[in-house]
Formats: sequence, structure tokens, C-alpha cells
Amino acid sequence: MEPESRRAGRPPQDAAHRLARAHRILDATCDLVLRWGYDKTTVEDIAQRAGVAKGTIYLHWKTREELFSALLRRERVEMITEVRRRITEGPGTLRDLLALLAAELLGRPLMRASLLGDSAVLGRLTRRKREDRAAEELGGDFRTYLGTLREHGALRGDLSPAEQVTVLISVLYGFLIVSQMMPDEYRPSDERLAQLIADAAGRAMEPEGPIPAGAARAAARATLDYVDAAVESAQRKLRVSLGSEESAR
Amino acid sequence: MEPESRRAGRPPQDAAHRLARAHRILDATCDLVLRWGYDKTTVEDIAQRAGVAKGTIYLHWKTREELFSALLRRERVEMITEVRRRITEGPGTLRDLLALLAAELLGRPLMRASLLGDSAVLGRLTRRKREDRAAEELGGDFRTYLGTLREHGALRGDLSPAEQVTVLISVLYGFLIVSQMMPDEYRPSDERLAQLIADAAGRAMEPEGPIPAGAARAAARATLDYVDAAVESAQRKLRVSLGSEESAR
DNA sequence: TAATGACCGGATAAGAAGATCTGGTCAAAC
DNA sequence: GTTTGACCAGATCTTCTTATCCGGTCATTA
Repeated sequence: MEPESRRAGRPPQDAAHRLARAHRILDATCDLVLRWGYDKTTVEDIAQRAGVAKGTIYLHWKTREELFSALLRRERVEMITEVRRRITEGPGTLRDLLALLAAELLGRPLMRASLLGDSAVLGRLTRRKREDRAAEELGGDFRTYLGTLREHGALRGDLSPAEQVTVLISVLYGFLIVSQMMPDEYRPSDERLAQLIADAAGRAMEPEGPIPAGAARAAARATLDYVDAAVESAQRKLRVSLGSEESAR
Repeated sequence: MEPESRRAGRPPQDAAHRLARAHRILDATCDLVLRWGYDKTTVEDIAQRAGVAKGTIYLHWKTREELFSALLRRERVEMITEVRRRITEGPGTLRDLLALLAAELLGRPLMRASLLGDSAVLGRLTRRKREDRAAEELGGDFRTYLGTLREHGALRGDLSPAEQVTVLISVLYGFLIVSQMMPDEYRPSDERLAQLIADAAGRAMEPEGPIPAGAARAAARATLDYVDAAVESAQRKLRVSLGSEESAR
């Protein structure tokens, strides 16, 4: 409202202040993009809401798109971190991981929109990039993780690793899309939906009988390791997205 | 090519000839819509390819949309009939039914497009109607059928009938969509995909252990009854779509 | 040196006017 | 009666022009 109060001059440039400001800008971006969608949210709007000048945003990110990319990465870090925090509560099976992941996904409009390619929210934010990222995701650590589970006998051996990925993605995607299309009175609650997803994917991917306790422990350890690595990786990417110099190069 | 040869005059109006002509027109429509899509296929094109005049098409269907509706219904009858024919080969479990259904669906571009709302094929053909039909489908006989299976213990009791439907639709839909989006080198063959779908949905919906032989027989009988009823119902609807008087009122 | 916001240019939307296409009709021909 | 295809009107697509907007820059300020 009163620009004079911000016009203090030049004091802060410490890294901590910079970071806090970056997060303030991301907060504003998050609010606005959820309300108006990517296409209708302008940099000017964001700056105003965050209480900074438009130019300041360009001190953090080279382009508007990099700003949104940072937002998505921050959301992702929060999501995975929360999964990491809660995974210790259960036995740490794939099914547990999926239930937590699904629950988080359902509670985070940005993530859901990103996964589903919801153009009402993400508008013309390069679909290309999203797909590339998804492909990279599945080709990388996650597939390795599934491979490990399979070796321990925690996943069906009669499905190839590639098929395991297909099954998981299909089930997850299908439930998310279909639940969105269903009339309200039939739609399960988000909690129930997360259960259904984990249950369906788990039954489709895990072997029928119980697996040896030793294997179960190994699988749980692999799960934890994977999630830890995922948190780490997501944080690393976010850190790059939040600096200014780094992302400018 | 030579209109003169058709210009014979007025001989045929028998019901059999009418029906044959209707099917010829539908054949032409099918060819063209698969090649060019709904939006780009004109009634003129269809008439020309079917070797009739444009007006003749309007002797069969009141509007262009009714023509396409008839096409979809015919395709549906063919699909269900084929499922009915092949279902006797196996034990007649839900899983068998799903495998056959998925295989047919995958081999029929029109049905797949209709189910997925593929606008590249169906264009602006009222999405509304398609959704209504899907809802009607799920609210009706199919749900009753699942209820019967559940009573016989052939379906999990810890999922409500509504949830069973949700699971089935989600898995089916998810696999169809995801497989379409996957890069070719990862996409399973249609046969394998049908297996994966039936397998995933079956595991998600059926109880874990084996069920008593008596119950299995009852379930198989219910399956057969359901498919029979579905064939009947689809044929009835098609018959209405193929007459002229009936659909004109 | 950090932050600002007026300013620029390309991109996109909005508007207008005209041409083209196509679903549907119907008088005429068989 | 049955079939046809010229014909009509409305919808849709071009094309051009004009106006608006918004991402990104940079001289200025404190």
C-alpha cells in the first residue's frame, strides 16, 4: 500500500534475506496461480502481492517460467519431505509409500495439476518440459528402486520392471483422473481415495503371498533409502532454482 | 462414379434393402471418420463414398449427429457380441470378461476414442452425451452385476459396490490413457496391455484367496447372464438407431 | 550496491468484414 | 412412393487492422 515504507534504501542483501524474499515471492505466486491459473497470473500481480517491485523478481529468476519452475520444485520438496517424515510410522512397504504419496498428491492442487497436465491451472506452461521431467523421473532412481524391490521378492517377478512402472503410473493416473470426473456424490474422500490407490497398485505389483521377514526388512530399507535420495535430489534442484546467479547461468 | 446406374428409378424400398443401405452408409462413415475425424467428415463425403445422394442419408437419420450415434452403437454391438462369443472359452470370471473387453476396446479405435473422449477422432461430438451414457452404464446393469458377484464372494467385500465401479473404471481408464502417452519403445503390445489391465483390475477387485467352486460357477453364470443382457440391450438401441421412422420421432 | 518502476517491443487479443463451407430442405425426376 | 442434388441460411473460417497487455530491461534513486 505505502511504497514509502519499503523505499528504505539499500540495507539488506544478506543471503538469508534474499532467501526469505524468494520464498515470499513464491508464496504470492502460489496463491495467485491457484486462484487465476498460470496464464492469467502476471509478474506484476505477483510482485504487487509479494510487496516487491517487478524488477526485483528478475533479480531472482531470469524468466517468468523459471519462477514457476521454482514454485513447482518447492512444492515438490515439501511433498516428498512430508512423505519422508511420515513413512517411518508404518512398515515402509511400497504400499505405504504409495498411500502417503497419493494422499499428499491429492492434497496439493499444484502437484496434482502438474501430474495431470491440468491446463486450467498450468495453462500453457510448457507441457513438453513436464513430460520430459516425468520420463526422467521414471527412467531414473525410481525404476532402480522398483528393481531392488523386485530382486528382494517384494514385487511380482512376472512383470518386467518397465511393466511395473506402467502399472503404477496407470493406476495412479487413472484414479486421479476418474475421481475428478466423477459426480460429487460418488467421489470418495481424499483419504479413502489414497487408500484405494495404494491398495490397487499394491495388489497389482506385489506378489500374492506374504514375503519373508528378511526380505520385507530389506525392502523397507530400500524404500527409506529411495525416499531419502528423492528428498535430497529435490532439495538440490530447488536450491538451484532459488539462487539468482546459479540459475542465471 | 456413374450416377446413371443408380438412377434406376424407384424399385427398392423393402426393409432389407433399407437396412443394407444403412449399413453401407455406416461403413462409409466409419472409414471416413477414422481417416479424417468427426469434424472433417461431411455428410456429402459420406454420401459420395456410400454411393447415395446426401438426401438419402437424411431419410435414415434426422441429423448428422444421429448418424454418428448409430455408428457408435453399431460398433458397440459388434464389440459386445464378440466378447459374448469368446467368453465361453474361459471359466467366465470377471477377470476373463475384463481381458476380453480390454482387448476388444484396444482393437477398436472408435470405441477407444469414445471412451477416452479423444477429440482428435470425435472432435466436437457432444462430450456431454458421452458422459451421460457412461454414467447411465455404470448406474445400471453393470453395477447390479458387480453386486451379484460380490454376494457370491467373487468380489472383495471390503469395497462398496460404488468403490468397485470406481476401481474398475480408474484402472481401465488409466491404462488406456497412459499407454497412449507412453513412448513407443515402452508401450506394451495390445495383447499384453489387455492382460495387464485384467490382471490389475482383477487383483484389485477380487478377494485374495480362491473362492469355492460353487460360488465360482454362480459367478460365471452371472457373468454370462450379464453379457447376454448387454448384447440384447445394445442390439435394441442399435435397432432404434437404424430405423428411420423410429428415430425421427 | 540494491531496489525500483517507467518504458519498450513483441506477442496476443479483439474487432470487423468478407468468403467459404456444410447441415439440412424440398421441388422435381423417376 | 422413392431418390436425387440444387439450393438456402447460418455457422465457421480467413484476413486484415487495431488495441491491449505483459515479460523483460535499465537509467535512476536512495
